[in-house]
Formats: sequence, structure tokens, C-alpha cells
Amino acid sequence: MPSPQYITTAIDYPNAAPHMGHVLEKVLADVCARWFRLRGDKVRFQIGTDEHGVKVQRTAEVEGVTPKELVDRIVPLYKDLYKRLDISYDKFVRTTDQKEHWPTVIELWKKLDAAGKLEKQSYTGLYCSGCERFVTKKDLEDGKCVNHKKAPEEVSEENYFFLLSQDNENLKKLLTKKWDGEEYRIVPSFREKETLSLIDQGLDDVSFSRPKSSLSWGIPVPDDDEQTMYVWCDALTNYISGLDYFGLNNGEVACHERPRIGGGVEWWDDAEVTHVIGKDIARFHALIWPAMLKHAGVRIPNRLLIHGFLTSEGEKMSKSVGNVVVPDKVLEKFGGNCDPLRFYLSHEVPVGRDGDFSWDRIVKLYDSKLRNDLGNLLNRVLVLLNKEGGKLSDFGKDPKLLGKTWDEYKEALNNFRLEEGIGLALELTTACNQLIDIKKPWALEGEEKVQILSQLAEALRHISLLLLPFIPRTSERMLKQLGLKVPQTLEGKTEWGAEKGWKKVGESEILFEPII
RNA sequence: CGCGGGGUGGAGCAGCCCGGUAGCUCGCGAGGCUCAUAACCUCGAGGUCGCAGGUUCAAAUCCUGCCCCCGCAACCA
Repeated sequence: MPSPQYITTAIDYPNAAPHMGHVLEKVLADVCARWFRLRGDKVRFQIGTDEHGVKVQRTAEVEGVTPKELVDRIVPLYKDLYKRLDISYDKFVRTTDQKEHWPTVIELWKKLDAAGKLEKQSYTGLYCSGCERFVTKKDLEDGKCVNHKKAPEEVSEENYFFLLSQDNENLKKLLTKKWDGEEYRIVPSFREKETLSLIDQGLDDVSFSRPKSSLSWGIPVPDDDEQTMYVWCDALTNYISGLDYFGLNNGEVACHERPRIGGGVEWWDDAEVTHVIGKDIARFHALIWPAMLKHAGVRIPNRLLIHGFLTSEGEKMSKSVGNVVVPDKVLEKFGGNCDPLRFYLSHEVPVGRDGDFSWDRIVKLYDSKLRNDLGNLLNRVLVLLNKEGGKLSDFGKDPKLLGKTWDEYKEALNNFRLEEGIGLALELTTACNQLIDIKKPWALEGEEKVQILSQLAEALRHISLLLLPFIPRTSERMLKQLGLKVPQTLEGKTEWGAEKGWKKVGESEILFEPII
């Protein structure tokens, strides 16, 4: 029986405009969400922004605005981009939302405190008075601050710490066997090994708060005026605050984006929970988050889906190198159509691995796969059919086009091997182009001609469905041209000739225009 | 001896877990077709599978050592 699926991405840090790394994650999660819906699961898909912290505070200072003004200006850039990428999210959480987010965070903090898992300890670090913050080895050159050319001084401050070090063994069990009957799977598996070796090196307690004097832009620690919550309790909690998990808003969490989805506890306790995140924050999601939930008496999520990073033309993206790819430019290149980019990311970046964004490659892929193979196939079949009046004949038996495609496809997507799924759609496309060349329908007449073309149209229907999670906009256009409606689920649609009432195709139009 | 990933024809990758003719995409060369978006189809050239040992009848695939590249390295989201 399908269980409800709750899928989330990491929440983005809005101190700058979104880049391709953000896009990779959202597209990955969106393909999963769309696949879950197609296979018939109830789905809730949540994204959001992590808006507190010193970086935002400082960026705002530099720009001479309040932190709130800064994030209010930048967050819409993210929301707007994801709309244009057809990211089908149901809920967007903002950590600055004092009505929807804060109460859950404060409640979780109190539960951890009540469980005796929070303790004041002194934190000693290297503090640069120029930067007005703690610095790390990375920030130093010859023991001096890169920015201010002076040695930082050792400073101690009181913080609340989350006693993670006590959970070494439990967390190890959680990832290998079970912790109180619960297990947490990490995809891909090599990340699991990495996490386990981290645990073996020993876990330290985690600083969960900062004195107000060094961090003011955040959620206040309950019952302590002098402390502000540090990122972990604030940001990670978004996954349950967006559900109003503790019922502090009487379940009245607005789900503005897609009202058909309700809020509430059933999306956590009774659902399969998947967190899609980047490899940089894997350790926090694999260790701190489950420990927090456990000690607060909340069940642990089912799996972590960890993606890699994107390089740009083979090099690490960085502002100083100036090779940061702005998603808007890519959308612009393809006339505002997000599908070439979605296709590129799904096809070129195997889930879990690092990938590369290359302009040359996205253009080549667009031309060869989308335009020449797919778009041209649809066009030639429809043009030939419409010359005969557009009527379809019996689809007969599968002329060995589909074969085991659907079985393999379902198996691949259910195991998050998305690139394999999209590859199967392309293989079917190639098979159609081969068949059309062998059968030469343009040289045939009457029923025999229509029969071949009808089978090709049927194959194209399957191709549209196979592509639906990846490039939904294109699939919808294909189905429309074929004279079909877009199905909500795949149920009853994957057999050869499943559309019994399908008698006629629509008008053909160019699917992918040449790019300038 | 910090941790992890990778090194396969010009480029980008799959194959490695479960050893047995080295595969895909792009590019290149030749041919075919003409329904179609100068698109499509077929064939071909091109590789000591990072290096060195070992196991085996047989290794890209297992084992050992080494070299090179890329991330991460603790609160830096």
C-alpha cells in the first residue's frame, strides 16, 4: 500500500541570489515528488529559507538595511525562481515567520531542555575583534586574520550545548541496525560509510546558542534573555514547523501554495519522510537532527537523499573566479522554458554524485536529445498521421518498443536512480526513430500506414509519461499534441494501448525551437 | 599513515559490488533515406581501462603498494 510521502529540501540561506547549486537540489526533489504523485502516493513537498544568523546580520549592516529588510528582498528571488522552474512545492517555510515557525522551534528547545540534553558550557575560540566574530583556521594566514592582518585572541563565552557526544553508539546503531526500532537510510550508500567513520572519530557536543551580543538576529532562547539560538535548532526544525507538528497553531499552518494539501502531524508520524540535502550538510542531518528528534520524543525520518555539488565548466564555482552560473541566464537562453535545464540536471548529474554545468554541453544536449531526437520524432509522426486525417487505428501488440521499460523505470525511480529513468525514455525515443526508418511509413498506403503510425503515436504517449517527472511542461505539450489529457497518476496508463478511447491525434507544433 | 570521491578512445560518462569478446553520448569520416525541426537511420576510424606487482585458465572488474585530480576536515548554513 502506498504511504504518504513527505519530502523536503534544505532551506536556502538568502544572503545572496540563488545559484545553480540551489537549483540542482530543488529539481532533484521535485522529480522525486512528481514521481511519488504519479505512482499514486499522497505527497507533501516542502522547501523554504533559513534567514537568521550572523551572515545575514552582517550583510544587512554592510548594505545599511535591517536584516528583515534584506531577507524580505532576497527571499522572493528564490520563490520566484522555483516557480519558474516548475518546482511543485506545497509549502514554503521562512524561519523568520514568528507565527508559523518560531513556536515549534521554541517548543522543541524546551523538550530538549526538559530531557536534560541542553547544558551551558563555555565555548573557547579564536575571536577577531576586526571581524567581530569567531574565526576558524581557514580564515587565518600565518596565524593572522586574512581581512585584518592581526592575530585573533582566545575568547571564551557561555553557550548552550546539545549533548550529542552521549549519542555516539545510538547514532551508529541508527545507521547500521536500529535505534529503538527506528532506522535511517542514507542514499547514496557511500555517504553512509562516510558518516559512520565520522561517528567513529567521536562526536562532540554541539553549540546550540550564542550570546545575544554576538548574534542578535535569531530566535531568542526561552527563559534566557542573554542567548540567541544558533542555526541548528532553528533551521533543522523547519521540517516539522511547516507541519505545525506540535499543534501550536491548531493545525492552521497555511499551505498557500497548493491548498489541496493539509498540514498536520499525519505528514510526519504516518508518512515516509525524505530529506533532500547537499553533501555539505549531510553530517548535521545524519547526526544532530535525528538525535534532537529522538530526545524530543519525535520519530526519526526515513531517509536522507544526499546530492553532490555542481562545478562550472569543470571548476569549482566561486565568486572570485567569477564562474558562478546564474539560473536566470539559463532560463533566458531557452526562452524561459525550464525544461532544458531540468533535463540537463537530471540527465547529466547522477543522483549523489558531483556534476558539472557547461554551456557547451547543455546546448549540445538540447539540440541532439530534445530537439533532434524527441521533438523531431513527435513532429514527423504527427505530420504523417495528420496527412491521413489524424485518425488512429488499433494499436495492436507492442512491436517490441516498450518491452520491460516500465518495470525498469519504476525500479530505477523507486531507488532514486533518476538518471537511469530518464535514460529509458531516451532509449525508447531512439527505438522509435529506428523503427520509423525501417518501416518507412511515408512509402506506405492506407491501413498499413496508419497502423505503423498509430503504434509510433502510442510509443510517444509512453515517452511523454516517462518524461513527466523530469520535464513536465514538455510532457504536457506532447500529450496535448497527441490528443490526450495529462493523467494525475500512472494507474492504468502503462499498458500498451491503455487509452481505449483515444481515436485521433491533435495538431503538431514545434516542441523545441532552435536556440540562437 | 584524517575522511570520502575520481583517474576507461578527442570531450563527457557507464561498466567494477556478482571476474570471461570494452559500451554509451557528443565530436570526426563514409554511406543511406527524404516523412520530419539541414532533422532521422546504418557503417567506420579512434582506447596499453592512472602506474607497478599479485591471485586466476581468464581482471577495467578481486588483492597489495604507489602516483595524480577533486571535495570535506567540526559549527564556516
